[in-house]
Amino acid sequence: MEGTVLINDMPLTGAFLAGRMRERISCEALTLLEASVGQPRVLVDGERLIARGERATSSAILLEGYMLRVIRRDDRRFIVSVHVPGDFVDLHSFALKRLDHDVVAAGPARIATVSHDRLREITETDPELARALWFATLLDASIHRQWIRNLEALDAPQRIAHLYAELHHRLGFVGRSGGRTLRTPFTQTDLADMCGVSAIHANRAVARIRELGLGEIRRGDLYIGDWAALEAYADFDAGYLYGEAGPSS
Amino acid sequence: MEGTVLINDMPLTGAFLAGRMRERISCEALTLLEASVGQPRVLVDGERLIARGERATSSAILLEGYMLRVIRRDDRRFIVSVHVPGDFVDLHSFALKRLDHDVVAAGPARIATVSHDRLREITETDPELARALWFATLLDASIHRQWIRNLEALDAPQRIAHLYAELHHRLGFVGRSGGRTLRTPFTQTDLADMCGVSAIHANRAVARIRELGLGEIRRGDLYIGDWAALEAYADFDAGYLYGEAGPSS
DNA sequence: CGCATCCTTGAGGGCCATCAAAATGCGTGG
DNA sequence: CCACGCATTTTGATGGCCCTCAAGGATGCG
Repeated sequence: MEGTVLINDMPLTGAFLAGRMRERISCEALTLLEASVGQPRVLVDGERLIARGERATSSAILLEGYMLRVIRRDDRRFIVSVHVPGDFVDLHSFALKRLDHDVVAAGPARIATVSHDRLREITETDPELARALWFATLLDASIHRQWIRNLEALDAPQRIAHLYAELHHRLGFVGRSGGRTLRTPFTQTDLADMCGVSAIHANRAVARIRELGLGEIRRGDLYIGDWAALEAYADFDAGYLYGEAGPSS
Repeated sequence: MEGTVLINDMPLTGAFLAGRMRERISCEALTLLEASVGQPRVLVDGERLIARGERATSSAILLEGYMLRVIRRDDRRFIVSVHVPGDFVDLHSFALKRLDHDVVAAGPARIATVSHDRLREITETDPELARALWFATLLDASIHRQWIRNLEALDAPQRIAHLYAELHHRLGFVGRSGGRTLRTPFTQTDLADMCGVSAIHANRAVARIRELGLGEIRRGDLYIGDWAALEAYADFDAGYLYGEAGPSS
């Protein structure tokens, strides 16, 4: 897989847009980006990278683990987006300056940051890289649109199935799709807040997926035999992820 | 209102980001953008500006009317986004090249287009304008996130109330909020497809808003006395629209 | 081994889907 | 001005998904 080679070459940004438009970005641009990223650091489970309304001065790329975009309101939590390694988790804050939501780690997460000053330089000197960064944020928007559709069209078990199908593809892009097991640190409460249902109902939804023989979700980890069956059940269509190849498994 | 002056100066792009970050964009950049836009043209109700998967070569700014982003699947229609005058309706297609959804007119709409070649020139020569265009697409993403939250947190009448509250603010940014009446060409079926409910239930939701004395929706037009009451009912908080001032009324 | 967190199960009720059908505009043409 | 056709809006009835309240079981950690 070509993505893997690039990942080995560039330990920090090697997964950025892998499997998507990365292959069309020049080597110079990619090298420039890699050189712009600071030392990695680790966030613990639940640690907040940036809070709603806070003025951001740097953006982070996720190297390892999962991160969530969270809207809080009246003690309720709405998870509007999930991020996997290779994602520029808060690149939105570069153009927006302040965010409308929090960004937090789900499980331990390793990140590396780029200052906004540096990003400004990059985008002004390298239009190709600027468009790639823009593209990355629009991928997030496309995923948001799909979630809107999912909430309108799917019931709870289908939403959870769709979530895992999507993660499988996105992890596949960056060479991390693990065959018959998809490991996540998500509790059923996390799944509930992603899918817009109660934790109790998320539990029943997980049970339903098991009953249907589509897979087994235990402590966030999905054990599955037939990805195609899960995707069909979830009415999943990978087009909105803008990948150039299918998932690796 | 300062936006109005700029709108008079620039008939095509004068409303672009008005009330948001427009005031921080240099006059040169705004003039460049205005000069880059082609002749306006009118779309009829339901006319499709760009189809899912189609390779786009230009992007359009909405001058008059409403446009929708639509995901189609199995004869069902999901409206994932609504656009008002001043919005760059398919700027996403510049960075994405092909879109994951359709963009269609709701009622008659007047638009003006910019070729992607021209946009490429602009973004490469004017980093300030490039960031403004990027910002505009991230506003769409922020609105998507709010819709996700709305679908998860609000019932049908609240979703409809939230939709109109949002439109009121967004129209206010561009100097088009009309006081006690908000005119739209939306049928109850349109409202249903925006809110993820059946047309029948959208009808009952509209009736509920009337019963509660919050407003009267007739043929898409909202007649209202107390915007604050409607916003409170819809749990509306304008922060996600990134405005610099409140709505005009 | 005690405690906290997470997962599981049951019962009653509300929001919303679907099927079916009627009433209300609204533009067109007689 | 009226008749007609059509889209849109309205209303009723039945059922399913998911909510909340309540309580019991499993799992992991110090």
